[in-house]
Amino acid sequence: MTDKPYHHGDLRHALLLAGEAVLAERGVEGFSLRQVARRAGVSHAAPAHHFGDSRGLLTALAAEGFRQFLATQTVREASAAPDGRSQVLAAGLGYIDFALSRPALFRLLFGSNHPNYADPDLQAAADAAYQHLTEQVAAAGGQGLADVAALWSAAHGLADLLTAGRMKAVEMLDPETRDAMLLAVLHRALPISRT
Amino acid sequence: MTDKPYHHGDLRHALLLAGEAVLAERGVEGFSLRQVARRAGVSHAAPAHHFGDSRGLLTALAAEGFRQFLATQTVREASAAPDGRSQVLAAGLGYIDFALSRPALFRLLFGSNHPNYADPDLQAAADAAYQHLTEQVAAAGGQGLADVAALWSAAHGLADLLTAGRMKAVEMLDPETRDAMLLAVLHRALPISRT
DNA sequence: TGTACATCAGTGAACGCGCGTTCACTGATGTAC
DNA sequence: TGTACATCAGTGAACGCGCGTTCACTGATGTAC
Repeated sequence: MTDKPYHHGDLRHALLLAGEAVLAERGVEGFSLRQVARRAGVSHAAPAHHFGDSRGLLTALAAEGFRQFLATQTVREASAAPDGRSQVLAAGLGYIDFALSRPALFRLLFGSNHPNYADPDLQAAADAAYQHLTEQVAAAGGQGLADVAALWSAAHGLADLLTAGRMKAVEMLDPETRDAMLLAVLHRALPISRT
Repeated sequence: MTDKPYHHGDLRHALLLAGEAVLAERGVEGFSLRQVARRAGVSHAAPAHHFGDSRGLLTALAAEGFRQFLATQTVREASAAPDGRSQVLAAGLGYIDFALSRPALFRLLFGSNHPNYADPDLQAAADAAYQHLTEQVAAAGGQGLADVAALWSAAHGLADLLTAGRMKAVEMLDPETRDAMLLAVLHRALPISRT
């Protein structure tokens, strides 16, 4: 409690945290720089020094978001069997984990055009996530676009419907049953016919 | 060209049309009653007589949207073979047709909490759409929640990723190849193992 | 070690804008008799 | 058939609000010598 020094020290980082909190509370729709500044305890003109405008902040949030999205998948993969099919299923569950634990960020990544996708950092982060997906599908025996699209849309469809609260019947299951259900759905989207 | 009578005649309907246009142009995020009124050529306070506030208008738009969503599916079904599996695949393609032809409305239906889902009319329209899906899956041999979830998330995942511009590789295909690709993905989500 | 100066990070007042909401109003339509 | 009146649909001015943006400023930090 050092009684507010004039310089914040790590305002950039603090603004990213505040930004995600505002995103979670008000959605992309209600997102404003002034809100973020207020939450970070800083004057409303301060963020401009770090991000320019609100698009700049959302772009940085999205880049960071894609990295964490990928990280969530690799966490799941680490505790799964090492064969390709188990790994890609784990990635799919990680995809859904991320969406459920940070729905607002998930929607920013996949449902918003506000971030500037011409930004190299964001582009790199997004590309890394997409590439991971295709590699995992290939490692599980996938051959072409259809195999990638099948796995991706299954995971994404579940993630989006669940975070939007549209799939009540699945949401209401107890955790284990629900995970089994998600796995069953992802399983059908695997490249090779199920055993 | 009757030189603007004082009373509009069918302002309610005109506002719904203007509302969807504004939705398409600015998204749910930039949606405002004043914009809609302007586009309908009417004073900004006029919509209140018909819809109360912007939530009311979005609710009416969503209800109408769900009915048209269902209609788009039945159109596809009408020109498909009558067996259950062909029918449910057609419904899936119709699901995607709707999303691609009216992306803003699609996002309002499945990605927004702005409409008031306690509204009986909206609730009925949404329920009808959900029920149609489950019936079609059952008619194709589906047995439980997993079969519904599989088909639904495949169709929804494709629709959402395509309208968000995230699945460039599929978007760039020529129409026939693309439709074949979509069918191949939906096919895996069918209840009974593929032939 | 000290001093001068440039640069950087954050402040706070001011501006113009579009928004939702309210309100007294007016023009048009329908109904009672 | 005509008249009076209630009701309805739409107008336009006014308000307060939060927003993004600009700008002169101030406090802190780093660097040259």
